[in-house]
Amino acid sequence: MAMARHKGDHEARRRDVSAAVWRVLASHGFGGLTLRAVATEMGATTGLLTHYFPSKKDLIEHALTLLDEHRMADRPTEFPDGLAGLRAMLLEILPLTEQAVTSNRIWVGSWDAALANPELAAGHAVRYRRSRERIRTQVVAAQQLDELPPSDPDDTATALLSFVLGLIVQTLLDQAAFPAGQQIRLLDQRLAELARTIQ
Amino acid sequence: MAMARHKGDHEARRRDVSAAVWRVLASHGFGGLTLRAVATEMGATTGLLTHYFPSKKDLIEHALTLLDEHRMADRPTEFPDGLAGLRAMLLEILPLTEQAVTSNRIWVGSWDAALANPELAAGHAVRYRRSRERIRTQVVAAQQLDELPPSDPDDTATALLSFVLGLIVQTLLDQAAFPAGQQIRLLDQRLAELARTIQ
DNA sequence: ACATTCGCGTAACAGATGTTTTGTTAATTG
DNA sequence: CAATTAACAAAACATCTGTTACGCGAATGT
Repeated sequence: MAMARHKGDHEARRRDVSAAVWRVLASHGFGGLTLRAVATEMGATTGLLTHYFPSKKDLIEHALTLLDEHRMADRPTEFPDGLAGLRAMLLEILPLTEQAVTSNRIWVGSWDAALANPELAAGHAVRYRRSRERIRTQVVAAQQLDELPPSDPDDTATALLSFVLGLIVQTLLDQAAFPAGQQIRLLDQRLAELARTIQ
Repeated sequence: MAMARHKGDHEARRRDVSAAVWRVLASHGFGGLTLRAVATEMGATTGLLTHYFPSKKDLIEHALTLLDEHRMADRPTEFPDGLAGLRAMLLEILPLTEQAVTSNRIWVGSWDAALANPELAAGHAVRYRRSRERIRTQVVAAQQLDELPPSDPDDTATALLSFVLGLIVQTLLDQAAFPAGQQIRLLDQRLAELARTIQ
């Protein structure tokens, strides 16, 4: 059958493939990620995939790298200083939109593979260390503005990331119980509690 | 080669098999769980496995059910009322010991499969709902003892389970950064913050 | 107009995987 | 002590996996 030829540039096509990888990961998890599944997901064959990616590992790596960049690009680089900025930053992480649900579902799913592969685990360790660092910066700023009482910002950042990650997990496993409004309410309560704590 | 026959009862053997499943899950994750891997892990063949379990799904289900029971059996059924009991309950969940690391690693790894299978997800939803309920009971008790200020116990329980789950994830992915002492310190800080919050 | 390269479907391939079948040995039963 | 059955190993099986080889039409350059 004569297929329509996409003269478009190489890189755009690789992005299409990666998008298909995301959709398969989101619906079938890492356990269900096969070349055939990705191919049928985008209405193509494995021949196309191997034309753009030499191996499955390359395919996954590129898709995850792109997902990470995508996520970074979607959210503001700079948040306003202080508590409001901290709140905005944490809201960006939570699965509040369909998009965010999908991307979080992929990251949660990647933990199994990461825990079985030290190399992947190291990558995740770096990633979450960076998250903590970014949260820490906002905590310090809020403290300097007297919006938060003094505390060890490292511990506070770790505690906040823990809270957010745990809420993500509970939400994904029981989305009906944690609609967006509920998640936001819980986060606001958490931040209010932080602000009202006696030192 | 003439193998030693285990005349032992059927159920004990199924427990042996499940234990082998745990070890494979702990070291290779769900992605690396194959009948061959389980068989060699216990020095047997796939023939033994299929003799005790009709299919792989049955094998996994039984192993996870047993792991859940096992975990419940290991920890006290009753915790003392109040803040100390709440603390003890949450400490039981954290990956403080090698055993707890292993079991938590399996649970975190199961999330990928659960998110791809509504049936498994439903099981997890029930499980974590139960966890919240048990935490909630302790929160209420602590409030009645005036060890915690009044608050919506449902929200507080959810927030606490979120915190613990998120801390588990961060710990497993970067165990060097979160030794047992650090986890306990963070939890104690979290509980102290809860106790010191102005209503 | 012709040669070359690109894009991608087709299909073959070897290895792994879950399942089924078969055979063998040790316990159990009558 | 024969007969049956439980407890496995061994191997065959079909299916699925990632990878590779191949072919063909369309675009592109000359």
